[in-house]
Amino acid sequence: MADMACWLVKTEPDIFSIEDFARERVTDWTGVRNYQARNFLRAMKVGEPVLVYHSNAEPPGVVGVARVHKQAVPDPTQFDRQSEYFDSKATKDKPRWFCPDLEFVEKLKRMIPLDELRSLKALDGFRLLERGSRLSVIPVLDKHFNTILKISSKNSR
DNA sequence: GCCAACGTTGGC
DNA sequence: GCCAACGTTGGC
Repeated sequence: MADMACWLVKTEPDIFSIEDFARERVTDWTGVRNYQARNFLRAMKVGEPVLVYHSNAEPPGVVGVARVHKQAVPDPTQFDRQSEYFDSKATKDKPRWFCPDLEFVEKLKRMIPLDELRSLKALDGFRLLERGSRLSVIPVLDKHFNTILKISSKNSR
């Protein structure tokens, strides 16, 4: 299909791990509160593949694959006073934050830790690896996506 | 727990 | 619109 994009989303395993994701199968990716990341969430189209990354983990790294299940809609947590993601400046008419539904696809046979990602020449230019990269949602080039899938199917580095 | 690298907020 | 102060992310 033309102009299919690939993505990577970060999640903290203490909060929502790939195992949690595998149990839930489909989850709305709520709580992203960064405008650039939000714009990426809104650009996600149904069917596009998504790498799942564990941040704040030991070790951090890519752990699985998901797929966009539903186009982004206004993130309900921005309207929920009880939620830590409540945003008093957001209104139903003018929502600020959006979340797509993501569907679990698979857990990688072998998680690819960050230090290994950094060691791969084939991942030159991968945004995740750039200095100071903090975005929790980033686009991934096809070739980078495929490189990661390929090495994860091997037993070791 | 530290801190670099960002992003956001708000006074002016 | 500038920018200092503050908050957050996330690797280490």
